[in-house]
Amino acid sequence: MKPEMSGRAVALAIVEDEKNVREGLKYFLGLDSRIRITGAFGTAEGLVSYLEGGGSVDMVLMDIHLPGMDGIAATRVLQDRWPNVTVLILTIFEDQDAILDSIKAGAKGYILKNTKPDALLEQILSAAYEGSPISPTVARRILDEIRRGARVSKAADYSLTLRETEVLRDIVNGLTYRELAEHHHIAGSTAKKHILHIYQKLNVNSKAEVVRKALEEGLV
Amino acid sequence: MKPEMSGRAVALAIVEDEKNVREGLKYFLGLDSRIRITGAFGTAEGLVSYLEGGGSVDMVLMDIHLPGMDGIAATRVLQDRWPNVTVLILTIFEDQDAILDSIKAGAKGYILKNTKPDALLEQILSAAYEGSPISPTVARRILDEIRRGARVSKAADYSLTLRETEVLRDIVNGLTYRELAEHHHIAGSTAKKHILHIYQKLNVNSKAEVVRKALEEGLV
DNA sequence: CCCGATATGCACCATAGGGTGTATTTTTGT
DNA sequence: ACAAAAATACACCCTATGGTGCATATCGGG
Repeated sequence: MKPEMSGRAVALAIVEDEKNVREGLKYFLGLDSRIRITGAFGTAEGLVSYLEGGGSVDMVLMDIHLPGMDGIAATRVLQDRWPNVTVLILTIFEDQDAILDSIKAGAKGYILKNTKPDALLEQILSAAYEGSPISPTVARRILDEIRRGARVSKAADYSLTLRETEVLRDIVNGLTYRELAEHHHIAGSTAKKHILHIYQKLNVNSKAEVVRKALEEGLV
Repeated sequence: MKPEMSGRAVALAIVEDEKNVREGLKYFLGLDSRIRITGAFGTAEGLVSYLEGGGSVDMVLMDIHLPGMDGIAATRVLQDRWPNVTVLILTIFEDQDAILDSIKAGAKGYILKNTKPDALLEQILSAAYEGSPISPTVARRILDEIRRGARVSKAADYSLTLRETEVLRDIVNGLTYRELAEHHHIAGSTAKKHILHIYQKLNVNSKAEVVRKALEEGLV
């Protein structure tokens, strides 16, 4: 991973409605010098007020089930208004939809509450340095999701060459022969050759058709 | 996680071309009583032969870069012929494509080689109990991928008229001016007019761009 | 009743695009 | 080292496309 850690501690806020859990986390995580707890809130609204009032945090440990605004909605709000804040979902629920919704809302990690305290600490720190902590059972669900989505895109192998693939991308981006030639520092006639080869391989005969095929079959 | 572990040890095979790494893993992982090393192979073909010969494994630690069949292709083969085998990719590469390809091929986990030995052990065991071990930096890439695919269809209202919408659909379907005119029983010049109007509204100036915009913004 | 939006149509022009053929240089895989 | 594949390039041809201007007819709402 990263060889060195940044000089200052990570400013961490906790949003968790159960007081015992909240205080427990605050106490335990605060023990580590690399983490500075800047707030522990019982509701997402509390955190938002804090931020609106000028408070600052690097990272938020967010529960999903909360009174008032739930953790996923809160994540969306945070990403929208304070995009530099890293949100980690910390919950006992490993419901597939909740996991995906969290991720789509912008959460950088999804940690289950049964994670051992010191592992939790590691995961929080890893999130601070560009990683995404994911509990193994959660990861399994995410991978299942990807695989499910992966089946949708049919194999679609037209064995395009490297150059042809690059040219294809440019066609999709709407470049003309000339622009394409300049982009690749080749003659317009060559660009054209590549395009015609692509047409043969994809069995089409116009840019419009190529763009459609490329987008629909995920060739780009 | 799971409260109890199954009675017998996990039968683990290692596929890794570098002898030192292979032997190191074999030695270290073999120390734990919950794991039984049933084979360490320098090539994927070696593992396949072993399985064809009646050998049995629960889990495979698979390198990606291998002489002969690479780890991803091998994963595909294993999933196809021995679907009960859990494949974990273990590699130094965190290339986005390789990660996604592995997952789509059926790998249950993607662990980076810089993972500390005891963490590796933990991840292997977690995979044995329905989890999916994913290194944090790898998880980040996967989440990015999900988010990218999660883009909601932005409203995108260009106030196209009825006719223009029909024409747009035909453009996406690759019709030429002439075909389009015939399809709607109008003059080619009229078809063209509609198209030019569409270009103005969508702020583009070629069919290729229109097709892309229409598909990406769900105008059709 | 008039205006604006929609739909229709034609003319003219310059350029981009599609199709075919040929040929040389590089890369790549035995 | 040799053959196949890929990438490069030019010529020629005709059509499709995009851009602009102008014009007519219809319809709905103010």
